Amino acid sequence: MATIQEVAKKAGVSVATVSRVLNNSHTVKETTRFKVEQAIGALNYAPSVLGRNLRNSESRLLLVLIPSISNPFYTEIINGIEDTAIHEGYNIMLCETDSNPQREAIYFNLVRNRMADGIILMDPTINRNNVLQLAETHPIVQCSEFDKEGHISYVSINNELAAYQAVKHLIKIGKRKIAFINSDEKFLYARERKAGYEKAFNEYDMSVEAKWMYNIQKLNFESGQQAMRTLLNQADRPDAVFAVSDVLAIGALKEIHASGLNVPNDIAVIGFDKISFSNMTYPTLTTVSQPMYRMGCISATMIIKKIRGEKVESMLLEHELIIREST
Amino acid sequence: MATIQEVAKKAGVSVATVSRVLNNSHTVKETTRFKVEQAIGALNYAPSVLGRNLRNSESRLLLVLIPSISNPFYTEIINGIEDTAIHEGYNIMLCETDSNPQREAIYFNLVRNRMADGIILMDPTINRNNVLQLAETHPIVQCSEFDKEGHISYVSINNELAAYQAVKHLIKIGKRKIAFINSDEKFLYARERKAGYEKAFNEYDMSVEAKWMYNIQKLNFESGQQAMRTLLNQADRPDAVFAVSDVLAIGALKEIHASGLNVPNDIAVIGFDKISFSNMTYPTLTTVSQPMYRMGCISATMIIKKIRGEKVESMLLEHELIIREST
DNA sequence: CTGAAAGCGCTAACAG
DNA sequence: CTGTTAGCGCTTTCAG
Repeated sequence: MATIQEVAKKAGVSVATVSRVLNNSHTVKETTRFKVEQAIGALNYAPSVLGRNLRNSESRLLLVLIPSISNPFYTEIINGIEDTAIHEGYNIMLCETDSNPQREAIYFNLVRNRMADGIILMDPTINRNNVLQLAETHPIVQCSEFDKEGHISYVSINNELAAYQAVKHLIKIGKRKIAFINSDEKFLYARERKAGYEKAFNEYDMSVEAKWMYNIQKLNFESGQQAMRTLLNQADRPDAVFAVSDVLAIGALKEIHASGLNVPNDIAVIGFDKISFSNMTYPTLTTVSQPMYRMGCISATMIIKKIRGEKVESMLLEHELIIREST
Repeated sequence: MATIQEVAKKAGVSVATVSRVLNNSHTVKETTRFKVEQAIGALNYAPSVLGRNLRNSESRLLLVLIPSISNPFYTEIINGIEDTAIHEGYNIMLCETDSNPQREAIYFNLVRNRMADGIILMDPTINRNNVLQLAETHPIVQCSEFDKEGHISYVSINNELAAYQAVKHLIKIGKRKIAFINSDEKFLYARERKAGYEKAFNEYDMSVEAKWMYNIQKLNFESGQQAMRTLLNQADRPDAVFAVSDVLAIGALKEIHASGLNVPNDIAVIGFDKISFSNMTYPTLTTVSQPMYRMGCISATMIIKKIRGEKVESMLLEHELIIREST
């Protein structure tokens, strides 16, 4: 591997000049630039970003922390982040926390160690204090999940309103016994969507029944199936289900089907996220769409601004109820 | 941000000693180590990986190049890569090529620029020559897709055999008019699975018909639907479909359903990959399982060995036919 | 327009 | 067991 020294020697100029060519400074004579470019080509030289990073004390790397890469909800966001990052000359380091505090601690150190210039965080439930403390000294933005009390910038949607509208839709099509498959309520979105669910109930003078609430542990298809199984085994069966994630709703759909009941006549189902699978189920799934890709773009833009020391504003984006066959 | 100098001064030792403590060298007196650790704590010091990287000329970053993050097949592999990488003290930079040569060029430079120590490549179809040339001087391994003629290490499965077994299974349950939804044949797996398909046909003296072959452009649900629509519109309708990806098979399933036909009686469907969603479709999808997670682990181990200068052997792992309701 | 030289933060010989 | 010192490869003043 050639170094800038060798290029300089070969071109018969100083390293400073080579550096200027590399960073296309406009103060280089055309003939000199040409000589340098010849030397670079001849030596097949590529500048070491290691030296540059140390000198500039930056890594041009964005740390993206997600709970799980298997959830299509996040992959769409990542697409947005990556496109924006590349465009701004950054690359992303994608890391899965699995909601594991130890892993998160390792990743947080990456920014303290200057391996990453900033963090886009999608799972701030672990070590709330660590996050707040890190945010004092390092650029962090939150995407989707965020800390309401903290002062860390975020981009998300109005979860309470979205859930309220979803449940209201179920009520309007004549359902009254609406079950709720929720995530662990350590997640903000879980608490907010629950609030939306309750708000709709209150509005129609319906009482929220504990027997129709189910909290899952792990966000995957099997949890949705398991939840639905429990719900179906009750004497007083629900006539609709609102799940906080399409992944759960799809599991529920499968289970209802397996038990010989009809969707939406016996039980209507509504999910959340509008992942691409949700249009491939039988029947197709009614859901709430979030602008995932845009959330990704915006969070990338925000973190880059923060890294540059600019001020940024938190944002709540629009969601949309997508009515399909399951309701 | 404190530097190693400040820690040394505060602890009343030299930077060398601080460095020794940092890298837990055993040649430091206990009392000295204690002093240093006190200073580190007091200054809230975290070593800059920038300086270390330059000094050691390594980045401890693995570049992972995938065609698309939206395909669950890859996300499982990534899980394996990440777990192994972390365990070995590496982090991963995940980048989506979208089979775009320009993007790939950018990413390849990341390793030439020493931003990454090695590459795990899952999409070697673009710029075959560039890949081979880069492999001359930099650590690369191929995962899933690989270049048969090249001499770059890889981990994959026996695609021809797997496809042969899948098609044979369809023949055994009485199907004869077996359609084939394939990817672009620039992909090795597409060519190999086609060979397996043809081999099964030959063995049963069935003739391979052009009208039952369909090549998709983009690997997503819609392509599967589109392919199936075309296949169904023919006078002589197939009685089975083999799709090279679960994503395509699921799209096909949906389309068959929409046209009022029954799976598997009218048309049997078989996919490939055993993504978790394949068990949530109606009916559940027969498929070929690949050890995705293990492929990820192995490719990470391989690339790290290569980075260390050790020799590595290419591997073909076992696959398995998973028979479910769709056949 | 170009060169000399300092220094980013760290590790590892080498000497003591 | 510890300190001194020389760089790793680059960018950026400051002079000229």
